This record gives sequence, C-alpha cells and structure tokens, in this order.
Amino acid sequence: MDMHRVATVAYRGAPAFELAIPGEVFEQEALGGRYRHELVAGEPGALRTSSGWRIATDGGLERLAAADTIIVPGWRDLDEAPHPRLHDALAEAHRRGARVVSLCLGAFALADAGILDGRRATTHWAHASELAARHPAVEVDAAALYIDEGSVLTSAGVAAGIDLCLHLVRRDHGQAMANTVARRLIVAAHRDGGQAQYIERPVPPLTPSALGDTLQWMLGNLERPLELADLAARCHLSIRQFVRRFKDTTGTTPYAWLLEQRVRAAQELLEATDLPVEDIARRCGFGTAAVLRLHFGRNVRRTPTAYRAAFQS
DNA sequence: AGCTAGAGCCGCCATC
DNA sequence: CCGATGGCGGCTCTAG
Repeated sequence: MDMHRVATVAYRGAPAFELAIPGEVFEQEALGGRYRHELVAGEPGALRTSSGWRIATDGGLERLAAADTIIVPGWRDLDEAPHPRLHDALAEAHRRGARVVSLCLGAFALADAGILDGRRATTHWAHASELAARHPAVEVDAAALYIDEGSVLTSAGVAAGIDLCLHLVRRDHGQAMANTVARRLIVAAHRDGGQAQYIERPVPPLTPSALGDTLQWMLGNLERPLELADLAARCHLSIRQFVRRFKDTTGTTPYAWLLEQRVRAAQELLEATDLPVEDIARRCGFGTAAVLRLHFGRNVRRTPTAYRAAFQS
C-alpha cells in the first residue's frame, strides 16, 4: 500500500495534548512507515502551545496541498475565527478530495470552512450546542465519540482524538493493525458507546458492576442468541431498568451495541482466517450470511469479501 | 421486494 | 417532594 501523508495543523495556543496525538499514532513503529506525519504551521509567526511549549513545524500551509489526511486539533478560542489562509486551505483540501479530520474544538475550524455543512459531526460535549447554533447546516451529535462521514471526520473532546486516529488506522489497514498500535499505546483499541459515559459519570465506579460483568460475558458469547430478558435476569434487573443502565454506561442500546460487537468480531475473523462467510456469520451470532452482510455493510460500508481482500495478511 | 410474527425500545405514569 | 423503579402500550425494527 502507498505511503500516506498526514499533516497536522499547528497554531498559536494549540493544546499540546491534542497536537501530539496524530504523531503518536501515525508514527508508531508497528505501522512500518505506512504513514508520514508532519506538523504544518496554520498561521505565520512564532507558535507556542497553550502550555507554552515552542512548536517547530515542517513548513507552512502550502504543504497541505500534498497531504492525504489533514488533522485540525482543538482551536484556542471560539470567539476568534481561524486565519483566512487556513480557512481557504481547508476548503481547498476538501475540494480536491483530501481527508479532513478534526479533534475536539477543531470542528469549529472545519465548520467555518463550510466542510461540515449537510454532514453529521461532533465536538467536545461542552461546546456541542454552540457548534449547532453557529452552523445550522451541520447535524451535531453530542453523544458520539467520533463520527466518520467518509472524507470528513470529527471527534469529541480531547482523548477521543486517540479513538479517531485509531479508527483511521483501522479503516486504512484493518482491525489487526489498529489493535497492534493500540497495544503499543496502552489504550483501548475501541471504546464502546459515546461521550455519554463521560458526561454522566465523570469518575467510573471502582467496584466491579453486575452490568460490566454482563457486558464482558456478552463479548465472550457473541455466537449465542442474547436476549434482553436473559441479560436483564443475569444482572438481577428488570428489562426496563437494564436498558436504562445499559444506555447510561455505554451510550447506546443493547441491541445496537451487540450488532456492533458482532460486526467487529466478524472483521477479525475475516482478517485472520479463511473461514467461509457463512461460518463466520454463525460464529459471530448472525443467523445467516445475509444478515451479516446487511449489518457489516451498514457498519463498515464494505462487503465482507471486499474487506477480507483488503486486509487479510 | 414485500410480508409478518415477534423482539427491542422508549414515553408515560403509578408506585416505592 | 425528589429520584429511582418497573409495568404498560404502542411504535419501530429485525429475521426469516
């Protein structure tokens, strides 16, 4: 596969944490140089992070013309419009088909460039309503951890940027490669649910919960028919209450979560084995290959066979 | 592609 | 009074 150029845009007052994420992910040794990452100055003059570190860049905005993926980390001040040259460079990059990605408040810069109009997008939950108010044409989803609209991707607050960058690796090089990078970084290869879990419970409970155990059990038993009544009984809750608790912790409904996990399991089997699609469907809890294809297509936007051809090593 | 039985989901409301 | 709970009814979605 060709080497993929990733450019992260730096500017005065950029948060160091978010600025550092793309480099940490895309320059991982395990990726074997599949990406080349560089830091690009989004505005003239000396640049420092919000914490005062001096930023050394590889060049100016003209370098975006050669980038396949452009990443805009959190913007410093919502009351200040991005530099006009950055605005134009983003719009132009999008026009020529580059992949444009925002972390956290970077979504405001994308929206400003008109890239998010008519698309779904997310940002830090504390500023999601502001984004929606300023840009009515953008469909803001404050509950998502990140949103993939193909050539335009946005992520929620701060650390969700890691989830999004890992998602890009998964999209480009498959689940196994994303897992490897996640292991090296000691982060979850895929966090389930959306921002809800962080809003509702800033501090996750330290005691193991019956619901957590049940989630874990479900992951190990995806091939079984998992019904609400059984799952609820397993943690001694009514169905009604089970669904409520489930949504509080994962940000999604039991069935939607289950389908996502099953598709994910199917992806791994497609990559790692030569099993026929029909068998993989069974093993992952889909009644038939047809059902697998339906949900696989919705989640991955590819057919199982095409996915296997692209990622099987 | 359309049909149907059944499951999932969720607003509503009485209850604790 | 409040928040948590759980049953009901009906709409939506899924699997076959």
